[in-house]
Amino acid sequence: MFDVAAIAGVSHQTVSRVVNNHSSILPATRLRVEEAMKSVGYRPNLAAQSLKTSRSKMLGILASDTNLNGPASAVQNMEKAARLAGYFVVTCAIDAASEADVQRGIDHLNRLGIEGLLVVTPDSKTIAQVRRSVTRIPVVTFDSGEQTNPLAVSLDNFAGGFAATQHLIDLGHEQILHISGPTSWVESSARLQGYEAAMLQHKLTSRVILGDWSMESGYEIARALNFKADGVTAIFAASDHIALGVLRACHERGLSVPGELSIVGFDDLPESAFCWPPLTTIRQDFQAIGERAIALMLAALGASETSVAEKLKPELVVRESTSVLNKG
Amino acid sequence: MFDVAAIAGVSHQTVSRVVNNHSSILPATRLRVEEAMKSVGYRPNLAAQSLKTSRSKMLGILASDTNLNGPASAVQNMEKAARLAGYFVVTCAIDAASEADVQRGIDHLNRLGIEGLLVVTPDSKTIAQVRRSVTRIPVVTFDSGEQTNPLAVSLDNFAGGFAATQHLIDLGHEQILHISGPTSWVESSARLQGYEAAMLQHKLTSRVILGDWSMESGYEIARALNFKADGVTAIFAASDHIALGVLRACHERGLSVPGELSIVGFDDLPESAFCWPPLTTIRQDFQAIGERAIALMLAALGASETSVAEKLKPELVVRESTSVLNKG
DNA sequence: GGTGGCTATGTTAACGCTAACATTGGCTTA
DNA sequence: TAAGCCAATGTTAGCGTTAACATAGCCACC
Repeated sequence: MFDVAAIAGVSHQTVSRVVNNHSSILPATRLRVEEAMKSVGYRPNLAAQSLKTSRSKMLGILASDTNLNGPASAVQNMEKAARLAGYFVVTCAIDAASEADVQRGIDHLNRLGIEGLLVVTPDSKTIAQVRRSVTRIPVVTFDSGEQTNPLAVSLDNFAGGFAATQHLIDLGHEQILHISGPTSWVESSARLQGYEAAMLQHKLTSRVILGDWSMESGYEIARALNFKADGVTAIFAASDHIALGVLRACHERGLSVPGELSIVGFDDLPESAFCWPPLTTIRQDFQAIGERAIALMLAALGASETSVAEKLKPELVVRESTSVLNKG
Repeated sequence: MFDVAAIAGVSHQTVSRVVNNHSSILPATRLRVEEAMKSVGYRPNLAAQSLKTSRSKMLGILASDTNLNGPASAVQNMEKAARLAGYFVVTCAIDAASEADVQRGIDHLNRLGIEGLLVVTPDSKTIAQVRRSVTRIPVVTFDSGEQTNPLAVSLDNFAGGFAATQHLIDLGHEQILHISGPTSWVESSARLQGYEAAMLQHKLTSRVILGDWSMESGYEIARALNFKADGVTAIFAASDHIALGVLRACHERGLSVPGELSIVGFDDLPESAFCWPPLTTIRQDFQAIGERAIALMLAALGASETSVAEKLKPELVVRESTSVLNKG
């Protein structure tokens, strides 16, 4: 920095002002300094800036299941949005099931001096734990239920569950089974509530089996079921993975989809469009989710306007795994 | 830090020594300082440490396609391994197809003062570009071809391609088509070479169609093909995604898999075990890959022993999409 | 034409930490 | 017992930056 100052014939402080876009710099001076910076390849030292300003320009992301498409896309889009705003993103993968692991993750990110924390996990217990133990800095989470915290990106999983169920009802189905995710996940209960609301509205009887998001669980549940005896003609699975498991069980048993059983998933995995038959599902816009999360964070950090926090509505994607009920 | 020193009745430098595990500290003193640290919740300031030592304890990851399972798993495992070694990881998603975007990513990470860079992309052009423009710090990449750089995690995609093809040959197939990935990807050409070597060894004629990794490309290619007229009885697809696309086309056309066509993929996506029929494929160990990458990096940073760099061998997973050739 | 106020820049001191050197005191050794 | 040494701790300075205050030069206005 002093080198740059010497070359441009100004003081180091003037260089600092140019770097920070101060207003009271003569355009000619600014130009001279910028050229000097270019000529020596000067880069401001972030550590020194952090030390002095005690603002690290870093955001932490505490994320579970980052190998799955949904969280991975959300994280990726967060990183891009954060970078655009001049922030760095440090990701920390956690096992949401382990309280100790979550705490280790928090400690790790705290050491860095992050200015804000984004929690990418749908496990409500983990969210509560993080909110309890991180109070010094803003924490942005995801919320699918009642919006209790202004720093939560609100995903309307209720609407998604409702739309999926409504779609099946519109096709004439009445015996609609829901295979849900684990109860501690907010997503899971919101989707379930959407399903129940739609069923109730049409005076149909809810039927729910508890799954765990995985393909294995969908597969095992579908194998154990006797659709014909039970009269079930359609399934709304809480995730595409569950739906794929169900689909495989149907193939094994020679049950025709959608002829004898209609299936709706949730997530719109890339693979869901290419399985057989292509899966009707509910799509979430992960780019919007990531950007919304960063917008909330920036607002909390005072770096931008507070954005309006409307719930993000997922979208029904109709493919070939659902069809009009075949009476008979 | 001075607070801690005052409480423990020592100088700040002694506190620093305790933090850095210096040898010449009396156990009693160490204990006193540690208690003082705990009592005020002291955390060393990383920015100050970086500034003083000019070592940031940060690693950068430049990654493309982070929403896909493979790269996402690799990145996740790298992060875990790095954390274990006391390093922080800053991820930066890039579009490997855009040279400018890659450069922006490099600049972004450079600003942070990262100590090392990991490049998670299979695009050989991008790898070359990064190696050209980042010389000040160690760069770890992935390499599937001839191992030209000691700082490359060596994945034996050749062996994978060979094993996949050999498996089909063992089942009696002779007309085996390979749908490859884009030519600029190292993975792609290594898998292709493995295929060709296996075919050659059995005096069979290679047949290759160029795909682009995606399900769409697999689908379109399979739709355009007339398997029966061509006599093709088996396909080795360069990725599970391509294989899934092919599978869908087969379903649409009523072509039985594996009865009329055997299919082998590559990657072992979680979904591949649950499509119909479950896909025979080649599995890569992403945890090992991530750990290996960090081990190489630590060695390059002088923080650990240089590890032996044997090629990581992928593994054939036989499922139901392949079967003995049905002569007739 | 001096006082006031502005604009553009310079000077100084810290941010929290660690390397290098300085100090202390107890112990050995001739 | 004095010289020497080592082990344990203290003191000082500076890493690269920015905030706060200081200064210099200019214009306007009564």
